[in-house]
Amino acid sequence: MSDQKTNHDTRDRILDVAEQLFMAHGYEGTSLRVITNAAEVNLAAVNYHFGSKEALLREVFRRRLAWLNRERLRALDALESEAGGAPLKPSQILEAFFGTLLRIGEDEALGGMTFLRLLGRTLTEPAEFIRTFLAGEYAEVIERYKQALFSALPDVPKAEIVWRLHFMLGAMSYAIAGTDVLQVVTGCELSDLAGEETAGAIDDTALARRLSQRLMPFLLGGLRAPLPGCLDSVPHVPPSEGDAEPQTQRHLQEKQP
Amino acid sequence: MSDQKTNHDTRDRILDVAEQLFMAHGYEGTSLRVITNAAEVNLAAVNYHFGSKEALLREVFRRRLAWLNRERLRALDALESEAGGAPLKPSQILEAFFGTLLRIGEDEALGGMTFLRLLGRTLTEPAEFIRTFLAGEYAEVIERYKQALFSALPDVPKAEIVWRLHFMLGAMSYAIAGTDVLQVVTGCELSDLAGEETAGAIDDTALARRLSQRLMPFLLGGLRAPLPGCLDSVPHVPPSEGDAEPQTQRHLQEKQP
DNA sequence: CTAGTATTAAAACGAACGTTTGAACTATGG
DNA sequence: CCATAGTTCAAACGTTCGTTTTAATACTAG
Repeated sequence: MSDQKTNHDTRDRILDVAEQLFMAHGYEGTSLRVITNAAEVNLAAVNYHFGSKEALLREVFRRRLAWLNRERLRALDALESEAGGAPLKPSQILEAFFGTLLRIGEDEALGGMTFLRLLGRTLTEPAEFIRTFLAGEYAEVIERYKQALFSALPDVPKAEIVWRLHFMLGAMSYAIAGTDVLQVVTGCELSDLAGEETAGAIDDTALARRLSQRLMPFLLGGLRAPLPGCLDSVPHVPPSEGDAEPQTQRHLQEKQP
Repeated sequence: MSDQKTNHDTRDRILDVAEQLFMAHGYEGTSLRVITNAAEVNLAAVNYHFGSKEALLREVFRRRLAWLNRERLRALDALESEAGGAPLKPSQILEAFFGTLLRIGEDEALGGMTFLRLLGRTLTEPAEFIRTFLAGEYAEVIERYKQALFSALPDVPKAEIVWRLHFMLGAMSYAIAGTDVLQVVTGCELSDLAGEETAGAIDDTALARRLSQRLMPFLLGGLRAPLPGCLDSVPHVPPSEGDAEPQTQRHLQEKQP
């Protein structure tokens, strides 16, 4: 039998370094030589342990997405069983979906902000096999949450919900991936925006928490925004959320008289 | 003197092909040999006309961003001079910023959906020089619009506005770049979502218009969402600028040709 | 200990990359 | 007409890429 300790030492060191470097420089921009040098392992180790560079990337994602997918499904199951057949509130669904994701950023053992940034960036990687792979990994979870949103917003056209799910995924990915990309666009350091309580350099845990606080209201506001095309037909008001989430009605009542 | 026609024939053919291929496969994923083969020009033509691959990418963006930056500044100037010192409405600012961008997608002469997708993807390109270059190209416009939003939302903390601008940029970029990326995630073809009037294959012009219709309400809803208050789970209503802007879909109605 | 397997190590492979070279071709100005 | 500057072309440059090979080493089972 193999020595599991030594084996996993090399394997995990490669995975950790690859995660960091793929995040920083992308898949094509990170060579196996840079990875193996940084991990202090032999160049051939990647092909020996993983088979190829592509397989390495897949494994980098798999070891993290396993937890994420499981937890996202578990959170949705819990909500649905708790509701007992009744449709969920959009805020609950979003919290389960995006909150679970952002918890990764707060826990280094789950990948931390490094993996979160990698995930955000990789969704737009141009390489074909990456998109194919990620789509497959996401498919089941996305489908479940999509159906949950359909049930939660029965009067909103399904196409509209899919669009907005699309938008929310984009806002989240950029918010995460762009923490060191778009800060130059927005002209601010994230430390200036993250909060005041932490004086010096901000740690990833606090950053993830802040991000969650900022992002969730934005996503909710976008999801429940007035529907387009209200000229021809009166915009539908997302139903029966009024009591639980009164600010929804407020937004929607701002429609054109 | 040089033969301008032949010169620009080669130059523009390279630029057009590079725009398309950079969009489809990214910067690192597109070799000069593929570009020059597709453009039916000699391999050395890129280095002769542009100097390097990096310079080619810069030129691909420059010829499009020149119009975009000019038009965005012009739109904001027009709004501000029309308002005569009074703060603008957030919907006006967003319309000027994102509406101008999305107009590119409707006009092939401005780059069309190809350049729009390229722009959306490139914001997350990992290569250092790309981010640096784009940040420089965007800096002035972003700063102007940021200040406009500060004035339009005086009661919202500036850090919050910057965050939400960040989110909006992300939602837009993904919505554009992901038209053939995340459709597999959302499990739907865009043609299913774009509308019903066009039966067969949807053309880019119609897609851009639909995208604009869908995206703008989402962004407005997100921008004016309740602030992440002291209590995370109990959102409160946004400050008074919500009342100052009762017509959320005005721009959408105006969009109809 | 020995046999045998799992891992590491160094070196090389062929392919593809961006770039450069120097000659051929084109077209205008004198 | 030739001279000349602008452009195209085929070929090659040196590097780096992912991968493979072959040998040496580490470790376990019998």
